[in-house]
Amino acid sequence: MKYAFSRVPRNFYRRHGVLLAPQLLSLVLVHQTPEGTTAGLIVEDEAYIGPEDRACHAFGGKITPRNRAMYGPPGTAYVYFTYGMHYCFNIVAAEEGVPHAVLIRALEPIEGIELMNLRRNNRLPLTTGPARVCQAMGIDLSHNGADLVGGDLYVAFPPPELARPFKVSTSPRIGVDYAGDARNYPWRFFIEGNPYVSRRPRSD
DNA sequence: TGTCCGATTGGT
DNA sequence: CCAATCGGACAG
Repeated sequence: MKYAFSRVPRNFYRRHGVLLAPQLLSLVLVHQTPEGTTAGLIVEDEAYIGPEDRACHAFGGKITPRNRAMYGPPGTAYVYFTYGMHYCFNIVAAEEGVPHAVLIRALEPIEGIELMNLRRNNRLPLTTGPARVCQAMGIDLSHNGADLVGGDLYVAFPPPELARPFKVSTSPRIGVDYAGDARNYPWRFFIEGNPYVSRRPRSD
């Protein structure tokens, strides 16, 4: 399927990360590469708020070589490498200099599914989980600091033929049990009932 | 320079 | 439940 995507403008990202995260749901992440275009609806994400959030790489306003991109202008990509083998992709929110970001955790594929399967080596699930999203979409460290408002990797409004009603649910974020009180903040957002949303219960 | 560990995933 | 796998953060 070939869609006419219209790119989200910079001002869309210029707000508090916890407000931006739910607003990104049902929008489209697009990546155009020489191998082809891949795209998917954002169905799950998480907000990370540097100054006040123990789970955030920029907690307390900390700046390191790795997290520097979080301090960039709204609409910047923050990509980091973790566990010695995985990439995670974030969208920088808020004003430049304020380290807010939204981690993209799951997509519903809508274009380039064959290419995604190729990149994923036909493993399933295809685009559920932040590292799987990066692999399927061809996102790696070369995209760290990239401008989503002017490059091959960007967010677009959903094409009209894909518009559907949806409900937003929240939960604590995944994999941040080390973060003290922040582990309980309800800053994970997802489209209720969408089959591409990850399920990972926390016993507690 | 040395140690510790992770915003995960995939296989047991 | 646990191993894989290694760059980054931080202490010394």
